[in-house]
Amino acid sequence: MSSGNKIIESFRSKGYKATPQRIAIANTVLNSKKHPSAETIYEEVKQVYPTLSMSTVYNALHVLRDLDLINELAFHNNTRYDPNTEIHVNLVCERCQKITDLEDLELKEFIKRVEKKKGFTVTGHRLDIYGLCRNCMTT
Amino acid sequence: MSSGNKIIESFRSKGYKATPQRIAIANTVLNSKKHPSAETIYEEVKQVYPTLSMSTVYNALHVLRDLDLINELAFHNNTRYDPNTEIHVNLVCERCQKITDLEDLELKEFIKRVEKKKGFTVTGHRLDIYGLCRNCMTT
DNA sequence: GTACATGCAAATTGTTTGCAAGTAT
DNA sequence: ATACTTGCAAACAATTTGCATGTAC
Repeated sequence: MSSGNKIIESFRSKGYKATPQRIAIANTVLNSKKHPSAETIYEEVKQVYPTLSMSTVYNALHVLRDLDLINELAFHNNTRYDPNTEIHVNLVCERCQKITDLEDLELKEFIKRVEKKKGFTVTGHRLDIYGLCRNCMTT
Repeated sequence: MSSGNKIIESFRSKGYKATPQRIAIANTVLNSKKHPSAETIYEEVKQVYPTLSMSTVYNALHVLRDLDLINELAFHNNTRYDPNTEIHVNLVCERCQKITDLEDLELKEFIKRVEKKKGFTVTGHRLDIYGLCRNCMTT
């Protein structure tokens, strides 16, 4: 699988070893649209590697963050991991907990303008809007 | 002091008692531009009320959040409290840890547009841009 | 062969909880 | 008078760390 090879190369590019657990964790989080928590990733990958431990999950997630392949979204009770590192907004539904990505060209220009005007060198972002999604609002 | 009375009234409006500790904590966080942590608030208010405990600080902060007077910004190792509940961006310097608020009319319109277009009912927000502030970049 | 990763258990830390004594209204 | 708050200590939960064993390269 070519996407698998890409991940392996990413790991090696910074001297990280491409272990089976790490690859599985990477595939799980990078292919997920659900912004999973460490616990969720652990439960999923544990089905393939039953001896998997949380420290391995956290280790892998830190590696992926170092490779700029994911963003960490700290909430009050846990952290969720977002494989979309492009500038975008997270629409966070406070009822169903679903997080929907929203990319927007205007927003990217806004951030570029801030960078210029404020002399602020941007290295990352976290743009959350909290509320109720359409589905939760009407049901 | 009239601002003190406003806070007292806010507390009472929802049935919370206006205790001296609570008022001091409220004044500290609401007048701060530094987006302080619970620890920082504790250290400051402890100078006036030496028996102050962290649980009282957290209790007061939760009350202020319930009154919509502050926003909680969860980071990986602690939470910082923002007395600016208007729509704005936090410019977070990863070197000096300073957080600067940035209000912008265009941004408010952007969020209104999202609300309409996505059918998403907005109740809160958290807009962080991470990087290096001008001062840290040049020194 | 060697440096790095895994997985277990123990430690850490920010935050929350339980409760007896104190206080605001 | 009474319901709420304080402050202490204990509990909690997400994450991190230490270390012996195992594995990628």
